[in-house]
Amino acid sequence: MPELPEVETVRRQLQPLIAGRRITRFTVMPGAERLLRGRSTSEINAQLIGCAFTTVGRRGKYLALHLDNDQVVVVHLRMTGSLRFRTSDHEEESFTRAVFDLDGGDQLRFVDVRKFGTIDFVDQLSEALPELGPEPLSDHFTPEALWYALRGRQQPLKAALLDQRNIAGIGNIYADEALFLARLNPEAPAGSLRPPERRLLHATIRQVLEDGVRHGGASFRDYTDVDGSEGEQQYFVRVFRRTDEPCDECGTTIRRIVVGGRATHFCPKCQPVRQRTRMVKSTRPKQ
DNA sequence: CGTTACCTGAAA
DNA sequence: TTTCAGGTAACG
Repeated sequence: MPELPEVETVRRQLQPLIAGRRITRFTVMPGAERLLRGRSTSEINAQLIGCAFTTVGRRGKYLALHLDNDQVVVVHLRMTGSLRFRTSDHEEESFTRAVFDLDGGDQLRFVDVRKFGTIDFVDQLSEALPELGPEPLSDHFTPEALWYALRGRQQPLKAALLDQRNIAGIGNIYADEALFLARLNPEAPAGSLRPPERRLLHATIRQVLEDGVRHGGASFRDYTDVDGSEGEQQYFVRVFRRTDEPCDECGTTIRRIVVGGRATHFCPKCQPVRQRTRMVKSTRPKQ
């Protein structure tokens, strides 16, 4: 569920809440042992107890909770995960899967209906991360960097944006929104973009992600922030889950199709299938 | 490359 | 009852 803006919202909230707080215990609820990936609770507790959280970082959709012994707790929320910061006497949320008890009596809770989320305990952040493309809100993400990720690819644009190896952090909501604002058809081959289209898509990717962060993320279903509140970005989307509603720009009925196995929403008039979809380069240069 | 699996609940 | 879901990894 959570994409870059949702994860960034959690990061910003969590940092001041847990910085300096020591872990007194880590517990995994029955049925959620998968989270530990084969390690035992006692093994993890041996490493964690007495350590304090320092800073909270983010890479793509991954959260990195750094500890003062240089270990890192790496969290991925996948579809339905959320982190809650609560006092220990606060009623336990349904589907709580794991709990960090902190000194002073607060808790950091990992809540996840579908149990897809992951928590890794590593010495180096990189150990827990797969290959990831550039951070779209960083200075490294330029129109040239976008083109480097897309050039030579025959893959539909939508699928290319969702591939975390190309760009880190874009998910289903923001891919649809960025393509709508750039007036690009989600099925157009990624490698067919002309220079002006590349510049525009680069700008709209940044715009939708920044808007998402500014509105505290999008809560269509399960996403909530650290105290359980919803984001506001769902009120500002132009196409995502607006199937059969009129397009804001032209009134045409928004369509839903499946691209790369994911529901995809677009305006057929604003985002037409281009006639010239010839690839800019016929093959992807060997690295 | 597209499809399936991982889980579980909400909505159609 | 069936379909769908802010994600990814594994499959063919």
